[in-house]
Amino acid sequence: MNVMTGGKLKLVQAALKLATETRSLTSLGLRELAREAGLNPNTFYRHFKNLDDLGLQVLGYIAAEMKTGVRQLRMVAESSEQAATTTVTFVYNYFLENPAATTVAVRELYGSSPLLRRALANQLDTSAREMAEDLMQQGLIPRRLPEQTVREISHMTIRYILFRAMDYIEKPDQRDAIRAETERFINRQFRGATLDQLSNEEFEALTAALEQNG
Amino acid sequence: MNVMTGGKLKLVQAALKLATETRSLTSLGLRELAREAGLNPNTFYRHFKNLDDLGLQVLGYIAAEMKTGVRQLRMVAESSEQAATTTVTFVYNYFLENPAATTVAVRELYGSSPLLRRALANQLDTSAREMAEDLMQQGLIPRRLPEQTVREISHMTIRYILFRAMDYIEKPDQRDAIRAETERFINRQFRGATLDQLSNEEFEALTAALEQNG
DNA sequence: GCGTCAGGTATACGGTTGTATACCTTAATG
DNA sequence: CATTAAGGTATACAACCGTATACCTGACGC
Repeated sequence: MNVMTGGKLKLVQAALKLATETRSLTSLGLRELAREAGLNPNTFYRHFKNLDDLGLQVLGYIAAEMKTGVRQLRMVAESSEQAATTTVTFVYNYFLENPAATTVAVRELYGSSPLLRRALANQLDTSAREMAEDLMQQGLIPRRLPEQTVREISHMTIRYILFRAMDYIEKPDQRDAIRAETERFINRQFRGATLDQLSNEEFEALTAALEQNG
Repeated sequence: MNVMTGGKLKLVQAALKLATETRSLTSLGLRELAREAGLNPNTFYRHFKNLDDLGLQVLGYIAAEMKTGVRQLRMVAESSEQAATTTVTFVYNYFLENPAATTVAVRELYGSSPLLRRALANQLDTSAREMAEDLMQQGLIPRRLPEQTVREISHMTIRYILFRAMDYIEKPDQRDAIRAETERFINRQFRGATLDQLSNEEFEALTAALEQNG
């Protein structure tokens, strides 16, 4: 039912390509799309009501692509031991294999179309919730962290990785550094969160003790 | 010399307004700008070579605005005691008072113009460096954190706050929550970083001990 | 075998766009 | 006072845009 074929698929893929290479999704032209897809301009109206409609359907296409990617990702993560490193690697690899979708998501998350923004934010929230579930199920997280804290950190991390993925895609020579930096980010968030209840004095006492014990 | 007056200023402000309300900076039209500014379309060419040139000058205008804002910010921060909370508050207030510039910055940081992206990234790097200097000077940071770690966290934080500022601007009822969340973000990063050298075993031993001592 | 309908095409129209050229006003400069 | 330059305007043009209407083709159900 929602599998796209023929001209419609061509138009959506053309939109992804053009949105990545030249402009934002919301500023694409109908004739421009048809030209890229090798179709007559009016064919557009056979599949979409207007350009906003196209934007939403492109987002749906991206979401569907992402969902299969995330499912694969979860299976790999479950069969792994040191899941922090491998998870980060696989998430970035996933973005790397879907550069157009990633770019569009980044550009439209705070873009000018409220409709697209809302849809994308919901998508990210879902991903964050799933990520939090996975992390807790796998026991990757200090056990006594409140669920809400885990969700909050997952939410921040998803957004952080999404934006960082743009650099990851475009700067191959920095990929190792970006992965390492992201792991530090995650570890610091979760480790730091275990100290949430400590006052400044307690925390300073702790670090002083740590420094002594070496 | 670089103070803008008359028609040029009108055009730049029109660009900021339109980029915020309707579209991305790089997709604005020349006649659209002139209409908004109440000028003849061809007046544009008296001040700018083309639309890319306009984009760069708008960025310069934003950077100048930001610089005075940050200077005020630093003065306030120096005279304050609990600088973490007040700094976050003032940074968000600053973005709140410059919504157009903030929106443009967010949209173009990963937008389609490499020129604008590079300029914005440099601007953010400078801000991160200054933030790191300030934080270390004020002694707000666990003393033995390596300078590079402080810079890295500052870099992450600047970006995090910039994007979060979009929600801060648009959702007044969530502002308290966003500020609190940002403080947690910063505290967790810096506190977590003090534990960077600990192995997983050492860290778990630490948390177990903390749990006992209450 | 005939109607129906989805998908693709051709042509056309009014409006907008970026840009070129030429003209006008104002202020400063010699 | 004449010249020059900056800033703003008017008109014009070719290109492109979104959209409307009409036409063509093949596959399908009855």
